[in-house]
Amino acid sequence: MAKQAKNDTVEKVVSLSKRRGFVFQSSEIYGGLNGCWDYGPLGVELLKNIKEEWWKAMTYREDVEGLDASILMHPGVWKASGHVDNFTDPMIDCKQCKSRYRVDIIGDQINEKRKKKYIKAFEELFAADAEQAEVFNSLMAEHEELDDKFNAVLENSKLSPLAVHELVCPNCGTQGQFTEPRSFNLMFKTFLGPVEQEGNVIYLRPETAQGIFVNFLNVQGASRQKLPFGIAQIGKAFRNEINTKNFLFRTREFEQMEMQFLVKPEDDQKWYEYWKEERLKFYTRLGMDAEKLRYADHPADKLAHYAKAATDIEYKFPFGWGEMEGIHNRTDFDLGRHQEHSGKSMKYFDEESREKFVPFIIETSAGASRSFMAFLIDAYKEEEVKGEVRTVLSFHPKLAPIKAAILPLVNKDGMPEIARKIEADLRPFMKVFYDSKGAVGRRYRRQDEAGTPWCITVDTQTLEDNTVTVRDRDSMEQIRIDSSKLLTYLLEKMR
RNA sequence: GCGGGAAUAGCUCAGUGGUAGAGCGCAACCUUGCCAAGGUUGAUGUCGCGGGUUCGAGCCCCGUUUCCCGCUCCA
Repeated sequence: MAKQAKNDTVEKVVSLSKRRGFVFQSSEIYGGLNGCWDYGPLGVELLKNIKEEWWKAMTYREDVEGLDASILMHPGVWKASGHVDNFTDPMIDCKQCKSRYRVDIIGDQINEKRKKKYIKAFEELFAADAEQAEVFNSLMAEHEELDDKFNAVLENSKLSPLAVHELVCPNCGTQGQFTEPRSFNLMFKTFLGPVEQEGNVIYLRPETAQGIFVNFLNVQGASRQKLPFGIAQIGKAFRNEINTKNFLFRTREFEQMEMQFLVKPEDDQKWYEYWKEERLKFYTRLGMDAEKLRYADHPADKLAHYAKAATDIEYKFPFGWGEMEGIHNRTDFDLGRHQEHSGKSMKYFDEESREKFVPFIIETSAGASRSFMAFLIDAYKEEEVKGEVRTVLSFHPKLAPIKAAILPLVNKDGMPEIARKIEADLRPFMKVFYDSKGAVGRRYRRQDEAGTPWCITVDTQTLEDNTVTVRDRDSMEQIRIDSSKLLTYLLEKMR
């Protein structure tokens, strides 16, 4: 078991992350905090670079504006969005075999014949109590399909606790051993102001999107944008997940990079396709292995209540395919809900058609923390060099935490002074690192592990003709270049 | 949330009830002549945390926290 874990890429990356200062466990000296992580010196640079590239890819366009909304929002926002009522997982556990099911999904695992039996059993069960019988009968009248009838009972808070005791566990076959359904609202709660009472409850946002929706008309008015246009935002979001998992993949605090693109209803499909393609390119353009990327379209019958079409961009993590970004056609659902709940018009006036309507929204919602992990794992390489293992992080130069290391070949003969001068010349333009300790080969390897794309070495020939060598991280090959042309050369390579 | 495993120096790990260890890394100085390989010296430990058993616990027992794996889950 220990050996297996040792060979696991995640394990190695976690270890490297700590050793080199990418990611530390939160509150480590107090024993850590479940699923919370801190970004160290190199990590924060990588994360910042990812966010910066995303920000440029979005807001440098003429049809996308930026926004940074507050994490705390009016509780009405979360009523309108459906998070207060729906952002929960009602679940039941089989006491016998410890299997856990989501109440609204367990139906999928029970066949039709059995469901009919259950409906009959429910009827007898609830007949004993007048109030329950009434609820039950109205649910039966309300729904046509067997599946709907069955699910309606399980999702009804009055009936469900009794009904689950009739169920047989699909895993172990034991009947009546289910716990009562328990709901978990995944939003973190806190209180606004000093008084901790029900009326002062507010939530940490579980997604950044709502900040964009409620500001749609503010942004449109201020920027004088016309449809179609987008609003981009990067920020932290919080979900009180039941369990965290896989390093940075599932955490309770995470960072999103979201862009909501507002379109005319009739153009929705066109823009959905456009952004689907565009967003995948973002990752390959920054060097991510195309073979480890794929779309996972949501089947039509599994779409969330707000979406008309949805796909995930998935990365092949060592533990399997995992979502990095979601692209959704959210229709006019969100703006419509806010219009309804706030009583304020969310309509856009189209000059051409002289019509007022609620725009449709194509959402691109990327996880900054998840992308960070994907870029880190994707860059991680171990190579055999002369019987030894060379560990390299092959980041795209735009993402690399340190762009160049400046190394005097030996720490004497005036080489350090020249190297320091080069360092000072480059520093205003990029993050560089000076190192003169120990053998130069070791210093190269150290930079490989940090993902630094170029090592600039001052050697004997520099003393004569002012040229330096530039070593490429991936090929380990060196070219010689006049030190006065170094800055131009590196800036060109970084574009 | 359930089941399994793990936790000792920055990292990888040894240490089976009696003095806290190794390799690598790190720091300083010396040495250097292009891919982690020289020398000298040095610093770094609440042995995850809390309790218990014991004359004595890193080691045994109970609890707990965190991480990893597998389930489960991811409006």
